[in-house]
Amino acid sequence: MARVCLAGDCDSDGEGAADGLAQRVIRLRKGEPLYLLGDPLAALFAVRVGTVKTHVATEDGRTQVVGFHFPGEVVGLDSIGRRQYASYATALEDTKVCMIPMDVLRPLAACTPALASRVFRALDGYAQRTRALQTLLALMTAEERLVTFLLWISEGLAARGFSSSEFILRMSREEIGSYIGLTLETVSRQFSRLAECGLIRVKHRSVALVDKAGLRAIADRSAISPIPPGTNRRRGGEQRVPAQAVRTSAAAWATRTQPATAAMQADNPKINPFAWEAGNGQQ
Amino acid sequence: MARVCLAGDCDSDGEGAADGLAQRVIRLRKGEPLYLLGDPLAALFAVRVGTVKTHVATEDGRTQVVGFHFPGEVVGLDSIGRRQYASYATALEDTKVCMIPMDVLRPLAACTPALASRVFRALDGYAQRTRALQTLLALMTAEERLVTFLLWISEGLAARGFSSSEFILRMSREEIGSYIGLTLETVSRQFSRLAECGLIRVKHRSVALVDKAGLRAIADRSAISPIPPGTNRRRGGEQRVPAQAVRTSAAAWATRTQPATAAMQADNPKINPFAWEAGNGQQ
DNA sequence: CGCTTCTTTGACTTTGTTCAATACATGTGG
DNA sequence: CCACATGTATTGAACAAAGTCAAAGAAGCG
Repeated sequence: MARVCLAGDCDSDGEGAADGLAQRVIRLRKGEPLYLLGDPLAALFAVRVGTVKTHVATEDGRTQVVGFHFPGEVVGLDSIGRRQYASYATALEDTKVCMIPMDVLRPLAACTPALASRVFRALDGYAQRTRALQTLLALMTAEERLVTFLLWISEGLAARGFSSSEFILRMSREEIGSYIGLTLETVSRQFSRLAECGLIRVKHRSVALVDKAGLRAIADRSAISPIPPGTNRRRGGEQRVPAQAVRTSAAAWATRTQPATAAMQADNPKINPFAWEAGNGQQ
Repeated sequence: MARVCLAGDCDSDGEGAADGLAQRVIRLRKGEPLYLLGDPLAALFAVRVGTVKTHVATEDGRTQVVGFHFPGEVVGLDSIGRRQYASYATALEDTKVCMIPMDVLRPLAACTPALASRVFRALDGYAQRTRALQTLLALMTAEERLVTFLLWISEGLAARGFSSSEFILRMSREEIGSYIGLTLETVSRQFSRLAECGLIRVKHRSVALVDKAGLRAIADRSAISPIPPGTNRRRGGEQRVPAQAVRTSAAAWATRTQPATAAMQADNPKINPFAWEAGNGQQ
């Protein structure tokens, strides 16, 4: 909560300039746009309080929420490297964001390695989150999608120090559905169904996760697993002999200069779209 | 095709060191893994010839292709910023890649701004592609997905100087389906259906795009459009008054230091997962 | 040349969508 | 402060789209 505005702990390089990043605080009321798709990319925005959604629309009027952004997170990363915003950003409730002008960020990042790496990690985090969504959308059932979504929200809240088992959703059923690739009716039905099973309690937008273990069991069915070798069970799939050699040689590069580093590697951490930037970034 | 191995046109900084990035060429036969999920992140790989898929698997055995990688593209970007590979990488056909060891890339990028920015753009490109997939998976029908996929392939080939209207797919129906969130049967049926309509010709893995305009019309239905203000048609949705002020002030930042730049902005380019890195990156 | 894998196609089932009606909150104005 | 209006949520029934199961035909590979 304190680590807001990208420059939060940038004092490591004692610049002071980095703190100047947050040029200005902007207040948005519920439903107000922060920027529109196609607007010149003038700034990134760090959410201070409130919630922002980023979204796009298709030619024929379908709509797609591409991201929800909670306090501590940066809005606009999906447009970095472009000249114009690639999505709309709209406040879901009364919200305060601080503006990080690109004209300040760019030159400053160019001469401040710590800041550059911070931006880099933020972008990497964005990519990770989007990929988690990719798998959610490609191979989860409606139930798994909603459960996974709820757990993401829950973990995001926990990372920010709030109750992770009882919370109020800031977005409508339609927005949830749009985000996880379902219709609002299906979302609503899944909510009811989970409540029937005693896994959660729902009353409109307030949700209580009653049986977290049960929920996690559902989500874990579709969780990415490091165990099986992958798709190809073809006969040729076992031609791993030379591959072994390749991997060994690749690994050799890692070991050559920093053998200790290789040893103290942790497990693959789970990706959570809503807990990424709030925590100190698990890398 | 010539611009391979990340350092392709890095001679701008005359380092020479950048060209040393491609430490080693690795040959893979069809079906061979390049790396496994969980392996220590030792290197990125640039595809020289052939095709690589990156993929993951869930606890209960479902499989998901998260990316196809063609000549000129980098494999492993989804794992940058982590200590271990976040997916499997497997050759779809006999393939040559060159290895870019992280131990070389990291320090070199740290002191070579041109290279750092190159890596940054590659990561940005990866994020863009993943987001294009996100919308594909969330709101396209089976037909739109396959058509969009085919057009991506086609444009990717065109960007690399090959025929964009006739080509041979390197991946199976199952792999296509896994990538675009469908079963292999549905993919096959959609192929047949498109052929029936005279939009394409298919014979197993060789595809000819007969009526590109027709195909594009299908894909455009679900193409992202900058026109409508977005989701919220709520009464409060028109509270754009202060937002206008916000946007104006945000835009002012852009104009302040580089007014000319703002003026020569191009349209939002289309995102194409398979033409991104081959072309010189549309930004 | 024979085996395996991949692709196509058919019949049927499941899942989620669509259309529609009702109920629930919230916030606004009388 | 209450009543009404509006957007939001729930639920039902019919429908459509894609998934599953199954079998047969075509390519590729050893």
